[in-house]
Formats: sequence, C-alpha cells, structure tokens
Amino acid sequence: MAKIRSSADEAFLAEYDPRAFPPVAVTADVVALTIRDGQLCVLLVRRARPPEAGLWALPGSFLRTEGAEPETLENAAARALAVKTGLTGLRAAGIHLEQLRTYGDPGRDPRMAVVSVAYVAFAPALPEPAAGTGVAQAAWLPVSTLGLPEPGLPEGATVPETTLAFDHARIVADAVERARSKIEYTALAAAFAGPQFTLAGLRRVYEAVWSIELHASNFARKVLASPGFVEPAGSLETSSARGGRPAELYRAGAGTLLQPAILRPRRAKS
Amino acid sequence: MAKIRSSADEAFLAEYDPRAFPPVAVTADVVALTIRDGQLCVLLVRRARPPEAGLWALPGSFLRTEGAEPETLENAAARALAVKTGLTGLRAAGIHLEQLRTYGDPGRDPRMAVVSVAYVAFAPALPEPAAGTGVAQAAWLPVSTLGLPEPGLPEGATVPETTLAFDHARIVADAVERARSKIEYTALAAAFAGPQFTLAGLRRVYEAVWSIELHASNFARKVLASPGFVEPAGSLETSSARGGRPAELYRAGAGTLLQPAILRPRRAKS
DNA sequence: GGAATAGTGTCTGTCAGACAGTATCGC
DNA sequence: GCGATACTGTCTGACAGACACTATTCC
Repeated sequence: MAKIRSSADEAFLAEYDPRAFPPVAVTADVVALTIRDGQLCVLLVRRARPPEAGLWALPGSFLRTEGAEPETLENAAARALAVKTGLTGLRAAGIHLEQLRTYGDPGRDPRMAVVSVAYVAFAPALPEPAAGTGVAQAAWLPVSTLGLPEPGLPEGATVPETTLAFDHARIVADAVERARSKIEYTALAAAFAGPQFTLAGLRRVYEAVWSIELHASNFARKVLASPGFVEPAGSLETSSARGGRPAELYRAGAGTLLQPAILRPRRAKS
Repeated sequence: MAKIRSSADEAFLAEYDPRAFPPVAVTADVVALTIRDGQLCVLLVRRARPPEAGLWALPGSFLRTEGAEPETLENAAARALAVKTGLTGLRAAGIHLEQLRTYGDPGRDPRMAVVSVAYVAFAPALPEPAAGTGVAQAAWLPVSTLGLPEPGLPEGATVPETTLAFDHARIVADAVERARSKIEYTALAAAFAGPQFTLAGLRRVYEAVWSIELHASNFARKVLASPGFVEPAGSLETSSARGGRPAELYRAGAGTLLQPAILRPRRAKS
C-alpha cells in the first residue's frame, strides 16, 4: 500500500508503479430498462446491508481484475445483473448492453473512493427478478415514480434528494435520456416490443419512453418509410381489445440504424 | 491487500469492504482536439519511460482519491493536461471538457489492471505544448496521420496495430467521432474558430473535422439560419489572401444548441 | 347503426442540396 | 477587364405535422 511520500516522488512513481497510489474500487452498475404496462421501468434492488441499507439501488458489482480470467467492464455489468437479480443469459439472448458513462465524484460512496462505470440494457418484457447476493428485494419500478433529476448534470454537481441510494437517481436519469435519444435513430424500440408487435404497440413504446402522445397515422407512415425497421409478419392481431379493425403484426427488421430517423418532436420554437 | 478467500466469502465481503478486492488503477486521459492549418489535430505526448517508452500517447494522470482534497475525474483530466503538456487554465478559459467513455479491457496496460476514463477537450488554436513529467515530447499531431481504427469498437475487440501506445488509437478514434457528431447540433465549432472568424473560416472547421468539402453558399445560409450560433462582429476581414471581396467577421453567439442543426451529409441512400 | 381502432391520402411548412446570379476586392 | 472570393435568390426534393377519409371489427 502507499506510504507517505513527497508529492514529487509520487508524480515520479506514477509512471512506474501505479500500485503506489491509493486504491480505487471500480464497479459496473447496470440500468436495465423495459416497458411494463405501458410504463418505462427500471430494474432496481433494495439493499440488504449498509451503506444505504433499505434503499433502492442499481444492481452493480466490483470489477474482477485478478485470477484466472480477468473480466471486461461489460462482463462485470452482465455478471452484476445475474448475481443481484437472477437475470442470466442476457448476452446470449442478444439483449443490448452499452456503456453509459462513468461516475467518480469524491464522496459518492461513504466507504472509499468508488468509480462506477454505468451500463444501460434495453430489454423486452422480462421475467420478474429474484433477490440475489446482498439484496433484500428486486423489482421493476416505473421511472416516473422515482423523482429523477434532470439528465446531464455536470460532474461534481450536488444530486437532489431522492429515494435511490448513492447518486443512482442521477445515473438512471442519464440512462433514460440515453434511451430517449437512442430510439430516435436506431431500431432499438423493436427490442422493447417483443418478437411480434403491432404498429400501435410500437407506438406505445415510443410514447412510454418519451412520455408524450404521438399521432398514430404519422407514426405508422414514418416507421414504414424507414427501411429495415419492421417487416410484416403476415398475420393479424387476434381479438383486439375493445373492438375495432384488427391490426397487422410486424417483427423487427434487419436494420439497426434508422434512415430516416423517427425524431421526437422538438419544442424550442423561438 | 487481498488474502486468498473462497468465492463465497469474496461475494459477501464485496458489500462491506471494497478494499478486500484486488486494486485497480484509475486514470483520466484527455483527447485535446484543435484545428491547425486546416487540419484536425490531437495533443499527444511521447512517453519517456516504459511501458511503451518512445510511443505517442494521450496525456493522462492517475486519479487522486486521498489527501486533503480528493478530486473529480474531470479535475484529474485537467491536471493531466497541465502536468504533461504545460497547458494550464483551460477550465478557467472556458474550454469545453466532456467525458468520452471508459476503457477497461484486461491487458490494455501491461503493469496491472488500469481503467481509463477518457475526456475530450475542444479548443481553438492553442500555444505549442511543453514536455512535462515523464514526457519526452509534446505536440499537436494531425489525426489523419495516425492511421486510426473505425470508431465505436466494442469492448474486448482487438485494436489494430498503430503508432500510438496502449489502446489510445481507439480512444482518439472515438473522440474524433464525438467531435464530428457534436458540431452538428451544438455551437462547438465556434470554439475551434477563435474569438472572431469569417463564415469561410467556420466552414473550414467543419470541413477539417468532417474530412469533406461543403457548399459555401448553403453552409452560410444554414449557419445564419441557426439563431444564437454566430453574430456579426460589425467589421470586415482585412486583406483577404488572394484577392476577392472581403468577408464579414462574426463572433460566437449566445446559443449552445443549434436549432436547426448543421447536419453532415448522410450517404446511405438505398 | 354506432363506437372504436387501423390504416391511407393529401396539404402545408421546413430544411437540405444544387446552382445561377450578383457584389466587391486585387491585379 | 479578369479572376477570385463572398454572398443572395431560387428551384426541387425529402420529411414532419395536421387532418380528412376509408376499412374493419365489437357491441
């Protein structure tokens, strides 16, 4: 461990022996998002132990760097999901997992300096999670009930009081903003909608993520005008809810980038 | 330091004592970008010591987590620029510094597990850098000479052979892509152009970052149609290079988000 | 038939690309 | 005058928003 050294020694040694520096813990935290009952939900775990025991938090895990097989940050994120919530095989199932950003403000964890690399996972309706290691409870919670701060807070900004542990409310807010932006220009929304869906179902995904209502006809026109986004499944929806013409069923197309994009309405008229 | 423990003990302790885990070094690395002689350039340092001695690398610094004032990742990035290249006061000068992403693949540093949080800085023409601690040389190098890989490589992907140390070529590629995307919908390009500039000068910034040619007339129309992007400085350029009507001078406007955006041409016509 | 939902057609406004034409300099 | 650069005007096509209209179901 680090002895007391002069500042000059420290700067010199930095190039040669990173172990001379005070330790930092690195975690991978996952913001798993899905749509349930028309609401955008995030997968949270209730912490069983201090610090922040009893509060909802993101599933996370410390990065394993030694041993037979050191892991990538992305693998640590997938492992955190499996260990904390019982959701396994996400990578094999093709669930999209991407890096969000990294949070390392001093004091964000009372134990020591902790740098958290946050990941976002986008998933269609998944099974109920199970409480894993160190977890009292695991559940999908609607993001609208969490009182999230504005996304994009600068580093060092004080995070408003919330019901989530550490600075996880801020991380969830950034993840939701990523999802809102990502469904504009990628075919990601189809991943939320499941194997087969109607245009109305896909529209409800956009409406849930963006928290707005969309014009059904214009939406359908734009989706069908984006080659590779959806392709007809060849059958009709069975027994629509409260009458009405049955909708055609679609499945996700081969494309990943939408051209043209499905842009959300921009306010900001001068 | 960590003793040998069973896997179950390890998982249990993870919640209580992060120090029981093997140490990870965290660095903040900076990709500083600027335009020099019509070329997009990145600030690199030639490493004076092993590992990778003699190779060009990004200026970086290990995160300080203990002592009187633990620092944020962003402050560590600014400190790295100052210590390694002598460029100080960037934050005070309003230089834009934003987090890019985090790189933590096992084996990316031969010494130990190193997680690097990369930052991007966008700057107008800056003074020549000076070689700092552990650095043999510091210089602005055109990105076109570096043989960068495609941006957006997934985690764990093997980085092609380059002239840069570690996986820094990949980081620079991601930073350039960020800059290319960022000048579309923010007024960032004005930051490259300096305090006063002509529309042609601003256009050359876009052309350098995007590596394409733009139609001068359409470009001017789009820039002037984006409120808050530029405002006339009230004077004309003095002594244009090879004759021709002198161009009007502009300065950066108050806006930061461009509405409408200055979109780069999309190829991808079916 | 009436209500409800699905889907099509059309009009209008915004913006990008192309390009012709005008303005103003150095030589 | 001539070339070079700066800037303006106009046409066309792509796309978004609004909305009228038709189609098909349940009640």
